[in-house]
Amino acid sequence: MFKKCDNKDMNRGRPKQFDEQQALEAAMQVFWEKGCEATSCEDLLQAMEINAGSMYATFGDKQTLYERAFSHYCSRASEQFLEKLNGPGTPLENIRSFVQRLSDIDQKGCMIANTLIEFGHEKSGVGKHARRVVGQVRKALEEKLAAAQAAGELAPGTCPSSLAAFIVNTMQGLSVSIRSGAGRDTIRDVVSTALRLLN
Amino acid sequence: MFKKCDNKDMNRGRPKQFDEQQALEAAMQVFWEKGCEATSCEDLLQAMEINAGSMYATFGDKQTLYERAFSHYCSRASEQFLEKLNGPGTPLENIRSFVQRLSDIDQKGCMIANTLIEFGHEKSGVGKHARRVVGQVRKALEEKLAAAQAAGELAPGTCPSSLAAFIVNTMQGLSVSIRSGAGRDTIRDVVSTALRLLN
DNA sequence: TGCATTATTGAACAAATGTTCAAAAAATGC
DNA sequence: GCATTTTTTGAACATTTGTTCAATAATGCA
Repeated sequence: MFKKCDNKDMNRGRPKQFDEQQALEAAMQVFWEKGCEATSCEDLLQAMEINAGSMYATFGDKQTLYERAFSHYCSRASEQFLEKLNGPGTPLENIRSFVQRLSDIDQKGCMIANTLIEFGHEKSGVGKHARRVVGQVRKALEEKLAAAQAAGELAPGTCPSSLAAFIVNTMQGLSVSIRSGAGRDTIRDVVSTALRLLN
Repeated sequence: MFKKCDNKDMNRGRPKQFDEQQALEAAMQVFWEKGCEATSCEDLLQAMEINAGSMYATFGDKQTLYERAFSHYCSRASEQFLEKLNGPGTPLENIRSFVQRLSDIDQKGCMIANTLIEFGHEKSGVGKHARRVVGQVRKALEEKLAAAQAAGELAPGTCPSSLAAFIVNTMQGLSVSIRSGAGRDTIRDVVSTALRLLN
């Protein structure tokens, strides 16, 4: 039940010669860019600048490392999502701000969408994790949309749940579009068209 | 310059013991379901019910077979796209009918979107092919939208090009959504929300 | 009936890929 | 300085996967 750091022998043995967080970040970038399957262990080791043994000892196998890299991405992305969504403005302003920011999507797409594409069909593991995260985003959007509606910012006829699903769908579409070479102007066109539903 | 069928020896040699089109269709189904990389040759051979030699002799290597399967899919999909888009109704009715039909998307998603996801970044080959097809769909939509606008069915302020890009983006998003377990009701919600932009 | 041609079969091959492991190295505590 | 612990290193291993090939089978033609 004691962690290494609680033990007086915490500093015994040869110390790690690389920064774990830095290595994880490097792995995440490669996975984000190429997906899990298409990334070879050689790719990873090169990016992380460590050897196979160190990687396996620290992160477990490739799949486990992908999951850690994905979690790493999610915690950062979730922060940014919620930051926009719970901003200082009115509910509708926040949602518009959230959607507007979708045009800043990275060239590599959204790693959550990428993970959904690769593992979304899997019953458990990282696929399930990705579905849960997307569900959380959808729910947060839905609640904010309901709040906007209650505040009279959104037409009473519109359905918050459908609109939330729609926005999530647009995010996923953008991930495919940008990765398949759509220009920034096209991305902006898509986003501004979607924004027209938020009046 | 002579094809086999032009030669009087067209029937020489042992005849093929399988139907080429049928085998191609089977390969397409597997590729559509699992993507190119994730489909092993063993998967293909089992689905096509032939042996490695026959496959290589008839279709070339795996990548070439994928391209043929993709073309096979495209020619069928294009037909259906254009059929809806050039239907008997007014321009806007046709576009709405087109978008409405997106909710009938297969559980495996749209193979064009799937191909974009896997190969969209590639400079040539099947990735380029997929981008071209998507570009054609986008263009056809744009033209029809412009026609609808000219006919006074669409508000003069809306931009056909942006709206076309938006619809394509929605298609791609749906392919991700359905493949990652979204229910039919969610799909319909997304489509009906998108349809609200077509008034 | 033989000959030429094409298709089938399944074993074999080569390369890539994920993973493990034994030996060496670097630190600490006694 | 020695024992202990942990990390590093890179070669080795096992498996999978895409592909080829030589032997065999089936057809048409002379």
